[in-house]
Amino acid sequence: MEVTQTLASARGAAPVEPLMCETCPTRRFALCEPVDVQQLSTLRAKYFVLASKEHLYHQGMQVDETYSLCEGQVMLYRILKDGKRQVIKIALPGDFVGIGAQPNSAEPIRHSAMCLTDSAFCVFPHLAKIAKNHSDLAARLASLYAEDIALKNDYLTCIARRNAAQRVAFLALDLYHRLQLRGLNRGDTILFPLTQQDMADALGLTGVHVNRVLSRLENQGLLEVKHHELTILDHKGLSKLVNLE
Amino acid sequence: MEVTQTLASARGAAPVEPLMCETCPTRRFALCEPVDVQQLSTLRAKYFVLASKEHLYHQGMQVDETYSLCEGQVMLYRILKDGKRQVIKIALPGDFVGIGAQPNSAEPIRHSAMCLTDSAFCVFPHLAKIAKNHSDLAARLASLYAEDIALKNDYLTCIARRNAAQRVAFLALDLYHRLQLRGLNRGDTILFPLTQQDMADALGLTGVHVNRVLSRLENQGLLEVKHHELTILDHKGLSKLVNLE
DNA sequence: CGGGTATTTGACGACTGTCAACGCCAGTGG
DNA sequence: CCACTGGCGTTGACAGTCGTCAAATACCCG
Repeated sequence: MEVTQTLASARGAAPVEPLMCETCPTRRFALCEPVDVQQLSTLRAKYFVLASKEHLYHQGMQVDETYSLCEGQVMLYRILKDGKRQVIKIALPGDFVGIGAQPNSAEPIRHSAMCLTDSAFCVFPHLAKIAKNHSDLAARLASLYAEDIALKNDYLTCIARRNAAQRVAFLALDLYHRLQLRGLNRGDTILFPLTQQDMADALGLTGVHVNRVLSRLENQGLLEVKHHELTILDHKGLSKLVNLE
Repeated sequence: MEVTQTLASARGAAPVEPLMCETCPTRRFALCEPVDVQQLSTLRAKYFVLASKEHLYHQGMQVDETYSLCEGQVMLYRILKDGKRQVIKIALPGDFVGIGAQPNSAEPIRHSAMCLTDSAFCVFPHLAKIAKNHSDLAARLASLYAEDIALKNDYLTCIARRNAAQRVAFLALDLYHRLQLRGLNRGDTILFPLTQQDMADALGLTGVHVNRVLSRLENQGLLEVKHHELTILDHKGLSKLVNLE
C-alpha cells in the first residue's frame, strides 16, 4: 500500500485520486482531490497523532479549527440526555472532522470525536474561513459537504426504513467501499475497529441484537468479522440484502 | 406578516435577520443572512412559482442549478427499490434545494423535491461555482451546509434512538422553531401541510402508527393538528418528551 | 354530489429491546 | 508463569413497541 505519487503529479491527476499531505509523515489525504497545493501548505498549521481511544474533542467544547484525518479511523458520536449514545459518522482518511461548529461563534460543538485506531491529523482553520480566503478551495469544500450530506441521507434512510440485518450489511458495505476508494482495502478485507456496541449505536440498534444479526450474516456466508477485521465474502448477496434505492 | 425592511437595511442587520430577495415579488429569503447583495442580484437568474403537489425535480434527473426556496414548503424525498418512501428534509423559506448533486458531473440527483404548498423559488448556479467566484458568499454557504448537516444529525439521532411519540414531537418542534426563526409562525401556530403519511415517511414510522401517536399527543394537550395547521399547546411538555441531548 | 384521498380504529404478529447470566480473551500485576 | 480483572461477545427467556392487514369513516376537490 505504498504511495509513490508526488505532489506535483497529484495536481493534474484524475479527480478521484487523493491528494497527499506534504507535511504528514504518511504524505496522504490532506484533501481527497487535487486543489492548489501551495495554498494548502500555508493553511496547514500542524500535524499530530493520537492513540486509539483518545479523544480529538468532546461534546460541549468550543472547537475553533478543522481537522483533516490523514491516517486511522475516528468515531463521531453524541451522548444523549438519557445516556444513550448515537454514532454520527465513522470518519476515514481524507474526511474532515469538526465541521459541525459555526465559525466565529461561541457555540459548543455537539458531538465528540474518538479515535478507533491510532490516528494522524492535520489542522486547518475553520472551513468557512478557508472558503472565504481561498476561493479555489471553496468549490472542493462544497463538494465535500455535499458528499457528507449524501452519506448522511443514506444512513438516515437505512436506519429509518431497513431492518437490523440490512442495517448491519449497509454499514459493512459502506465502510468497505469508502476505504476501497482510498485504496485502504486488502482484497475483500478492511480494518474494522468497531465493537458490536459501536455498530449498534451507529445503526439505532442494541448491542445484543447486532450480535444476533451479525452471527446470522456470518453463518449465511455473507461476511466475516474477526480480530478487528471485516471481510466481505459475498458482495452481491450483501448488496441485494440492503436493497437501498 | 408584512415585510417592510429594505435591502439596504438588511445588509447591516443582525445575523439572524433574513435577507430579502430583490427580484421576488415576496422580496424574501434569498439567503438568510446579509451577504453582498450586488453579487446576489447578478447571480440570480430567474424567479418562478410552483403549485402545491408539483415537483421541482425528480430523482434520477440531472440538476445543474440550485434553488433557493423563497416562499412555501418543499418536501425532499427518495423512493426506494422496494417502493418505500423516505423523506430527507422539509425545506422552508431560505433553504437551498438541489444541493445534493456534484457540480459539473453527470451524476443524477438522488431525491425528488415536491411542493407541499404553492412555492416560489430563485434559481442560482451550482453552489460550488458560486463559492468559487464569489468568495464572500463561500463562508455563508459553508455555514448553510454546516446547519444542514447539524439538522440531519438531529433527525438521525431522533429516528435511531427515540420512540414514535418522541419522534412526532421532535418533528413538530423542529418545524415550529425553524419557521419561528423566519418569523413565519402565528403565535404558537404554524402552517403544517404534511399528511400523517408524510410525517411517517420522515420519521421512519407507518402512517397508522403516526395516527395513533398523534392522537395521544393531542389528547394529552401537547399539540394540535387541524386544517393543515399545527399548534404547539405545551412547549415545555413537548421538549421534555423529546429529551434529545 | 361523487370519487378519491386521508384519517381512524381494531386485531394480530413480528421484530427488536430488556434483563440476566455466562464465556472468552487480552492486558495487568504479582 | 499464573491468577485476576474488565471489556467484549454470546445466548436464552420474555415483553413491548411498532408494523401489517383490513375495514369503516371523514374529508376535500372537482
